[in-house]
Amino acid sequence: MADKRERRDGGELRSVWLRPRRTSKEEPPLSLARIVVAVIAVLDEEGIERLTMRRLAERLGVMAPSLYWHVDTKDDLIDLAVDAIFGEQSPRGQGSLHWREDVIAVLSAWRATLLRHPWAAAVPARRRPAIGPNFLAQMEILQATLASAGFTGVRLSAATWALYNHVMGSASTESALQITDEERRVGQELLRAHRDRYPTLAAQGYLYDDDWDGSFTTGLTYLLDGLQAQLDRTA
Amino acid sequence: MADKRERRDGGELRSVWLRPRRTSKEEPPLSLARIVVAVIAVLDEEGIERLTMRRLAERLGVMAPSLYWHVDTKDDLIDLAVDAIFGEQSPRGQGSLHWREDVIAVLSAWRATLLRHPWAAAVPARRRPAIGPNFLAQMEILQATLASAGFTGVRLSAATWALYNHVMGSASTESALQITDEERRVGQELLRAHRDRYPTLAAQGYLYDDDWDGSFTTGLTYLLDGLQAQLDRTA
DNA sequence: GAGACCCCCTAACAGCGTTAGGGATGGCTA
DNA sequence: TAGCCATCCCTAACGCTGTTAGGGGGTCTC
Repeated sequence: MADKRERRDGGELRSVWLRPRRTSKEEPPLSLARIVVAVIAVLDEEGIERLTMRRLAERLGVMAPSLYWHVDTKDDLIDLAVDAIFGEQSPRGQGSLHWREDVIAVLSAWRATLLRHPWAAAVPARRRPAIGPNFLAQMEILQATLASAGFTGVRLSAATWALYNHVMGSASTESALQITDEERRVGQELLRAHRDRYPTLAAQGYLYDDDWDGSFTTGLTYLLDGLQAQLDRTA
Repeated sequence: MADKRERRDGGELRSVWLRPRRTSKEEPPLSLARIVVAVIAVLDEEGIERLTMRRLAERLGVMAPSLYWHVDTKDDLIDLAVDAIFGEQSPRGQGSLHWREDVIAVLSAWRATLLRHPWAAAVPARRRPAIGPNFLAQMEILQATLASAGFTGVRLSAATWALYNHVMGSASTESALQITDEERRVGQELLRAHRDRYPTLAAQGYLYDDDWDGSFTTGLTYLLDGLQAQLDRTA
């Protein structure tokens, strides 16, 4: 009883005996794998700007600085999380008859993953190159499919990046532009109010789509048609 | 002289008379326009993660909270900056004979702007819809060009977003993946070391391009070919 | 039994965005 | 001319952030 000390946080009294002991809580110890799972959970449930070391630590039944034993920096956590979700889809390669269907299959799985974790699409655009093994594996599948279709050299590179930008871009655009019906209404009114300045946008009636899947698929068709044309040209 | 008071910052002595008077420094007063210029300067020179209210205020010869008289939040500053740079290019519309050249002209100017301000491309992917007047004006030009080419309805929408994602995506990819020769060398070694897992990437020799302009142009060609095919189909 | 290593802890730092509220200035009104 | 009100910048401080310093208990090795 004489051991009680005053702590500055809230001025409440806490004794050593009342301090929560981790061992008594049956929490398993930390590990990189457990941490990454928790990071993804926080990102999925609360969004990227709510991911903090302390919140993450709390979810793991641990104090924030403990995380730094397993990880150098918070950015590492996000890199790990991004790579982890790219590992969710099974890395199957070319199975179909035509390269076109293979590309569609690969990118659709890719897109589904990105929409399942809406925070993910915007990350690679902001950071140094993603070189996690799962991400590289996906790139390998995509590029291998294109290579087997006949692309080589700079044309292979351009085709890869064009498709990459299409999936990542459309997913991040879609995630960022999730707006309520009310916001959409306000936006349309804004456009109509300035219909002299934005006649086409106002006539189209909306700028922010509501059929993102359709836009993705149609856009992908354009891209694939263009790629096919390239193949026909060189063949 | 008796007026000297001790301040807590550094414990140094500062008197009212020595306090810097803004009027004596000939600094013009704040204005939204001056602030936005300063924001862009900080972003260009120091990058987005170095943009802080205090640093920005210092550049303006002002204390940080003063900014909140002109602006509600830091995000507003970034929104304003993004829209401002989209106003740099003159909003000229269709001038050429063929829609294809018009699209190329619009997107090239767009791309040049984004590369001049490498922080900008990644921003719209992260936030709520950009509805600044300059941004909308660019979208209007792009969509009007496509509409005049014959696109309507969902196909117009898909075409717009596909081109949008291509410019934004390639610019942000390029900006994020600016790596040194050393890093590129390390990356290539990493790929070669795991060439069993990534045979195509390893054979290609590099994942992160060094000819971004070429990739952009070639990718755009693919897209435009696909769009042309769509027009031919419906015509 | 000693020592080394692993792994989590407490405490604290500097920096962040933002708010509360004070006070000087300048133009408008009585 | 006196008072008032809006404008616009200031000081002070809040709670939160990522991160570091350093302590100490547990376990495994010799």
